Amino acid sequence: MATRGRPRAAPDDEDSRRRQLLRASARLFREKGYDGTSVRDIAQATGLQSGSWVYHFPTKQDILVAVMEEGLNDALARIVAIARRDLSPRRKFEALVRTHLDTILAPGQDFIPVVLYEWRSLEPAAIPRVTAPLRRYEAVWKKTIGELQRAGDWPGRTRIDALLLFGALNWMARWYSPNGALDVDELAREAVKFFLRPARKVKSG
Amino acid sequence: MATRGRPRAAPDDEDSRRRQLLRASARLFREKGYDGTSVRDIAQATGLQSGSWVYHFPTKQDILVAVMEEGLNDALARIVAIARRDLSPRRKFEALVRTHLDTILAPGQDFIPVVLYEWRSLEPAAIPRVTAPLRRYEAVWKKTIGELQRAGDWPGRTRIDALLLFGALNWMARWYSPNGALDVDELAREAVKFFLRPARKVKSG
DNA sequence: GATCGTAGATCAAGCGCTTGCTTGAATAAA
DNA sequence: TTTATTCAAGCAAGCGCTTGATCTACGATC
Repeated sequence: MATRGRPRAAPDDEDSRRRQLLRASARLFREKGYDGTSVRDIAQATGLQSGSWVYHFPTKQDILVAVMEEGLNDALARIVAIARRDLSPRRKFEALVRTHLDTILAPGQDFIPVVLYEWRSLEPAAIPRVTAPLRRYEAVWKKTIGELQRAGDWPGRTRIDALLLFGALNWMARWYSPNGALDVDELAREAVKFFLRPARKVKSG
Repeated sequence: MATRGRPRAAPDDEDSRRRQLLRASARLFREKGYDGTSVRDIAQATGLQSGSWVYHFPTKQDILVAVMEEGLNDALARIVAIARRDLSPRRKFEALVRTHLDTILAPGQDFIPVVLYEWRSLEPAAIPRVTAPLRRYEAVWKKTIGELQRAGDWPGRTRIDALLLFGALNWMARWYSPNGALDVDELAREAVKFFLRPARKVKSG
């Protein structure tokens, strides 16, 4: 039934077996956890026999690392593009929140939730490969929060501002349902309203 | 080596085998996850042979449910006691945050982190037994947030206030280290400062 | 331009180990 | 003597991964 023999797609093609395996693994790791997902589950979701995945990845752990690494690099590219735009701190923050929530909540976006919630299953040797892009991701946010503070738009100013913000946003991946009352855009607006001081009127009255 | 035969302690005694198993399981579930913890790990941590735990719990799943249920009931009792005290909304909120963080972060407090992060491993039939006390836990918070809003101490006021708050607080269980720069008391103060409007001066100037 | 050789990709089977849990006997307190 | 509790051994199923054969697309060859 399945196609045997040579590949039709280049290794980075969206339809390559490698990418199919990563997408299926990300979804399964998110739904059932790394330990709760067997390599047979992954093979079946990709239409392969139980041992055929080893041709593309040496071990199951390498699949996990690849899911996290590639997911983080994609997410990082998205927010770096925003940070480079010439926007006011408020607008930049709005765009970051919107994009972050899309990266976490939109359908098929399973890679970053795996980073957030399967961290524990990483073997020690692989941790630096994930923390490196993660730190750069956080740095983009901290720079923008700093701009907001200088502009007087950020309330509170504690020693754990960024961590509280990440917690509030990332927690949504636990309870958000696409069928719920609020969609991702509305959630982003509500979150911005919660975290920023009310916008001052511009040339009003 | 281990004591054979009859028990010395009543079933609710802190040193009963049942409680030993629950404490060891909570710690292991937190550290390695439910799927990553074998019943042999639990037995070894309690000083038993690999099959002896079944005398106290029918299945491994029942251990997980007991950890979550008893942890939630304890936590619920703690914050209900606070809610009953005659305190201003601000003081009540401060006490709730302090107690919640203690329940999540203090040494040996592994039960609620298991609730928060091993939710997925619950079999469907057991979910209501956990959601019931959880809803009552949330209700205590929502009542206090409502009081803060009416007193004008709560900024923002969105449709997801409580969820953003829980996310920010519960996320600490991911990154908090008892050796870090901030202890639980300081974290609680920082969080309160972040979430509440600055206190108005009382009879100052 | 049909034929062949090669390398890429997969199958089908299964190996050694770990898993959750069972079994039947043994022990000790009441 | 009875009952509560644990041991020591092991079973069936599932685990990550290996193995050797098989098949297909494609480039070089005659």
